[in-house]
Amino acid sequence: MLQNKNIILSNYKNFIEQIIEEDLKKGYKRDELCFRFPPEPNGYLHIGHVKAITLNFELGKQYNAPVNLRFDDTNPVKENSHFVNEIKNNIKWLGYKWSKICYASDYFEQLYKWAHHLILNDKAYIDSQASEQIALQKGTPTNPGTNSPFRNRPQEESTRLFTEMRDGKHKEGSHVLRAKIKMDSQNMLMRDPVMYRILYKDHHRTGSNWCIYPMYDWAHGESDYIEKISHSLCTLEFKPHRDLYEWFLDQLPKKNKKKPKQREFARLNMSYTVMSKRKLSYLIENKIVSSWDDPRMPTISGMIKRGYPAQALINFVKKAGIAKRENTIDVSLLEFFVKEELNKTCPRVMVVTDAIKLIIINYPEGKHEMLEAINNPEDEHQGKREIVFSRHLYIEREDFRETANRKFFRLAIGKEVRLKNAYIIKAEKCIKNENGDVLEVHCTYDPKSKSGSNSEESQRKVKGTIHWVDINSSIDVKINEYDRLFLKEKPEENDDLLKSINKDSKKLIIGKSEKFSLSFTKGQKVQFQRKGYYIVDENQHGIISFNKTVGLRDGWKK
RNA sequence: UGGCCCAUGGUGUAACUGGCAACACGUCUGAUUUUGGUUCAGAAGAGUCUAGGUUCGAGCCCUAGUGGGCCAACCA
Repeated sequence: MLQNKNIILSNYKNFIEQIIEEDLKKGYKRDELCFRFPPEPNGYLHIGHVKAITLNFELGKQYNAPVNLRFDDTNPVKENSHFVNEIKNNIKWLGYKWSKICYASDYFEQLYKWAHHLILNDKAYIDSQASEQIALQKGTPTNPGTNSPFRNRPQEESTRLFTEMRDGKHKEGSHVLRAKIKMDSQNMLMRDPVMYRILYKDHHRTGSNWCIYPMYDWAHGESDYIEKISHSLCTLEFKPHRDLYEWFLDQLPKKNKKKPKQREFARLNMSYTVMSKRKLSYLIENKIVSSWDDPRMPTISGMIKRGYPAQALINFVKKAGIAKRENTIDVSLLEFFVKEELNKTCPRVMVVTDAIKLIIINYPEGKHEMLEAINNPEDEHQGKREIVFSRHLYIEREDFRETANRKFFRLAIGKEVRLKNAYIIKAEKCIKNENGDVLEVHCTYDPKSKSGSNSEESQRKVKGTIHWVDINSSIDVKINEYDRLFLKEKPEENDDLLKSINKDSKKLIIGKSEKFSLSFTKGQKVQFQRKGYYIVDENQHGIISFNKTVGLRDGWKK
């Protein structure tokens, strides 16, 4: 069995693994390790999330530790159960199994009690100012903030107000619960951050039970603590939150539990791609793509429809590695892993995407014969199939030229080429319309050169081999040809996204395919020989449509 | 006028904690090939942002500078 040498990862440890190893040496027990993947169910997962998913779940495998899937659902305004389901399905599709499924909303009651505990300990207070006012008092990174006039509100009063807030006795925006930390901290997040706000909004799980909701910082570390997460991994922009994360943990009633450790790694960026939720939804709103699962989207759902194999995504993010520096990985690396996976597994099929007629003038009219074709030269278990050959065929328009230079290996007048799995032919003449477009090519074939026969002629080498289909037995197939969505390598840099959009990223064409395509069911990934990889998008009532996954490497220098 | 993080071939990640910079993608040769695919063999390409310092020795340590990122949502 050939092992993929790219997957044999060397035994170096990334900096997260090094931290874990270090902790293990310092007394952390292996069975105390626990990880989590904590998405907010407010949108679709994308390739960036695959990095976080793979990081956590592979760590779980490596250390035989549990990995929880936890929905960070503290903002009912944006979240819903549709996203929850989509996220679950995406993770399953990647092949990972979570140990527990959790929701921050499961902890609302506990969080609420702990919040009272903070108030009692003079670590939190109810602020009754407008949000604009609070923002103003925050100061700036270079100027300290100022204390709220409510900062020294008596504990009893804060306790009463907080209880009333929870009981629905106050309007949205009238009060918030704030942590009492330090208004002149260098870290903006430590300037008395908001812990709770009033929101009269139904929650996808708790319904109308609550009208106050905890903020991220107050909920996240505490959720980690409750689930006994040992290492809480997130992306770099959360680095400044670490101080707060630890401060909150320190305020909890003492228990004999270890504090989870937040550590940050760089998010994944990809060339010719945007990743932010805002920009992705912009593409949808402006009808540049059809939806979150449009095959051109970098979402997992999009990539599924595009035909990217799960293993390719995982190999890709593993190879991209875990580090702390800003990066933009070339999409070609992703495409490499996609092609690598597909090459091993896909059956080959001959499909002509831009057809011209080829007439074999010395092949009898009305006759046809069956030829044999290997389904996948990389995997003999996929067997063989039969294809129809006759006098009237289709070939690819770009595979014929009247005259050819030395670099053109394909069909030209007076030149020979092999028809894949069939005979060697020689072009004699072509017929054109008044515009000069080639309508049909007339050629002769060499009957002794038939593929697979043992004659010397069948072994004859010619420079080129082209694909073809028999006109009479061919079927029409719909093909969505996809190209990259952006022309610019770093579309994120341009605020005007529209300017960098590739207007031709999707083209619908009708191709001519051998009958083999009829046997493919939805989701089947195939290679159109000499063209690229495609996935069956639909196959109903004999109407079959494909999405292009990625093209084959093209070594031809024109 | 602030704080924190980062800086290695075109891209991404390494360099066993100081010992003549490696791997993958990409690029370029050549071989094989009934896919200009795959496979195989090989090559070019960085002297590690800059300037100092410590050291027999620095990509790794120290100092300063430069460049980039993040931080002022009742978002996560």
